Amino acid sequence: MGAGSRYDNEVLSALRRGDRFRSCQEVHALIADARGGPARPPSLSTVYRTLHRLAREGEVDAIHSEEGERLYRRCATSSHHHLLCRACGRAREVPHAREVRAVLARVERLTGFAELSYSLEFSGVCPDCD
Amino acid sequence: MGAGSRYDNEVLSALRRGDRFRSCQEVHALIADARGGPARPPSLSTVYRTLHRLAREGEVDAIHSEEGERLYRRCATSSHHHLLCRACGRAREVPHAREVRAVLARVERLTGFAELSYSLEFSGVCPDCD
DNA sequence: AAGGTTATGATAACCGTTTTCATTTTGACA
DNA sequence: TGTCAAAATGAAAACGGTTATCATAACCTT
Ligand SMILES: [Mn+2]
Ligand SMILES: [Mn+2]
Ligand SMILES: [Zn+2]
Ligand SMILES: [Zn+2]
Repeated sequence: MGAGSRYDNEVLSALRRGDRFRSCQEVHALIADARGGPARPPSLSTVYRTLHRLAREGEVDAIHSEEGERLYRRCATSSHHHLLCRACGRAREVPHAREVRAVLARVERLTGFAELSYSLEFSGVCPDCD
Repeated sequence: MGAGSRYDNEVLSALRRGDRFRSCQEVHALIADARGGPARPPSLSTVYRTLHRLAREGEVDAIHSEEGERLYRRCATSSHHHLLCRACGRAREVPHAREVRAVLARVERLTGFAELSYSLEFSGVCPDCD
């Protein structure tokens, strides 16, 4: 199966450093940093390709920043929402909100739309930044 | 007051043509189309500037498409969510979901985050496309 | 080791958006 | 109504993130 990249592990472990969504270029820089020695890091192209594939495969979550940049994060497999600190950027996962089920049913009934899906994201100021 | 542009009306009326979020370039083309004659349409720069300002002033809603493009729409003033048809792109407003209040309170209690805000968007297949 | 397949790196192309700046338009006021 | 400063506009360049291209390198499989 897997048409995996030789850098999957380094990309994923860069994403695990710190609780935040990271851009492709940040991931690239993190990998370069993690290599103290003369070892050559993957090219930016490869990091773009790897993140793109990992997102398609569902290994990482992807969102768009307010500025349109694409950000990635390694997340739990269970259904969850994201909560981002507007001050420091830290991200938390919060458990799926059951209430959404009723809202979806109502929207479906009200509008006649089918195959409804949704996206629910939170932001706030984390305890450290407050 | 307003540091308004001379094209505000044309931009807003372009946004009112059809129930969909539109990109800046689409708005620009719509304005050009709406002028049959030899009248010169505003430049793309001006449309970008005008939409940017209208969004800041709250006159129009802005979202990011899945591809990162910025899309604008003239919306009702009351609190609402968006429901987009994945097939034809049509957008509807659905009334604010009261259940969100309880979810926010729970997330706040659970995480210690303050000043919570959220975004809740829906998509589906509209009756015409179904 | 040979040959075909896939991944990689360097670079250019892409594309939506913002910046720049010279020019035009506007509006306040004499 | 003429004057002039302030604001808006258009054209073009710059920007920044992302994708496409393509020659080279690494990787199998036999
Ligand atoms: Mn997630
Ligand atoms: Mn709206
Ligand atoms: Zn914080
Ligand atoms: Zn539809």
